[in-house]
This record gives sequence, C-alpha cells and structure tokens, in this order.
Amino acid sequence: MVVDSLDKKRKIIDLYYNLLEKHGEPALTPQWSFWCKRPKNSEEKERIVIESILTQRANWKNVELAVSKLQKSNLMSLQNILSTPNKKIEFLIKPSGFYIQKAKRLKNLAKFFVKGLGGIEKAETLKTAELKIKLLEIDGVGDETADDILLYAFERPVFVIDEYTRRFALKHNLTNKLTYHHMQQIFENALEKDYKIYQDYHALIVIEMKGQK
DNA sequence: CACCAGGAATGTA
DNA sequence: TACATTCATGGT
Repeated sequence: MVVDSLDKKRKIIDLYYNLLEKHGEPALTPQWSFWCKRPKNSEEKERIVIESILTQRANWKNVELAVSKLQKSNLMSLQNILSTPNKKIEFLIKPSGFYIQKAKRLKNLAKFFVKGLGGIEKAETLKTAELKIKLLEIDGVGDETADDILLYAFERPVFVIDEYTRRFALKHNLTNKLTYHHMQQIFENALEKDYKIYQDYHALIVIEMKGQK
C-alpha cells in the first residue's frame, strides 16, 4: 500500500491542471487526437491495439508510417492480420523497427482477441483486472502495453507509466522509486478514478517531456 | 558515426 | 528485486 501525503497528491493534481492549461486538450493535438478520442468503435479499438505494439521503442512518426502501409493492405484489422503471413507484415511495419518481433506480437494479440475471446468486443465483458491478467499472458505484452490497451482502447481507469512519466516524476520529486506498480499507485491515489483524466494526463506528460531534451 | 525513440523477455546477481 | 542484454530500424 502506497501512502502519500495530501501535499503530494495536491501537487499531482496541480501539475495536471498546469499541463492542461499549457498544452490544451490532448484530443485537439494531432499526435493524440486518435488515442484520446472517445468513445471508440471496434475498428478504432483494434487500431489502438495494433499501434500499442508498433509504438514499442519506436518514434511515433515511424509508427504512423507503418500504420499507413498496413492500411493500404487492409491490415488494420486483427482478423486480417491473423490470416496474413508474417513476412508480409514484417515488410509493411519495417519503419517502426524491431519488425520481426513486432509481427509475432501482432499475431499473438490478434490470436487472443479474435480466436481467444471471439472478437474484440468480448473484452468489454471482462473486468479490468481479469483483462489485464490475460493481456500480460500474451508474449510481447508487458505492463505498459497492457495498460495502453486498457486505458485507450477500452477506456479502463489504469494510469499508464512510461519513460516520460518516470522523468516527469523525478523532475517534480513525486517519488524516487521508479517501479511500474509503485508509480502507478502514486498517480492513481492522487487522482479521481476517471479514465478521461488518466488518458489526458498521460498524453500531456508525453507532450510536455518530449519538448524537453 | 553515435545515439535515441511512447518496451518486453530473458538471464544474472 | 534490480540491472544488463538482445531485438534491429529510421531519424537527428
């Protein structure tokens, strides 16, 4: 159990409003207009799932390049990914890097949602904790990717922790323990349990920290 | 040419 | 638990 001072919680809330005032609603920015869009239909949920893999250790510009190539081949669909040879997927997603690994990971996720669940909408019937456990069982899905999917595709209130969030937390002295679960608790304890706030806050942190190099 | 970009899995101590 | 290494590309 993470115990924070009221002071620190207040600081996390204040930082959120500062970022919101500084950068505006993430849904209105080009980079985050899609991930922060809500609600999402099945096709849009599948796109988030696919992008959550492509974005691993990749610059967003190259992810978009890979996405547009997948779109041209009608492969922004988990069903179609499942019936396409890895070689073709590898070729199309090359710009995002790590393409051999990522093609396998896309297949793993597609297998889970299409064959395991019987369609991405079936995920809506699962509780957040159950869905996260199942996602983590998939080879190629760790805490961050699982939470990206939970928060942005399925609008579940889980706070996503990434490298930018760690830098942000260090910079503002929010914590010095940077493990995933600990940091997630710090943010979730400080904020109202609201997926919209979590979506926007994470996006704002990325926008803010990207601008500082 | 060196290093990074919205990680995860595996191995080691 | 906490690090180190591997994967492997395009941009700066």
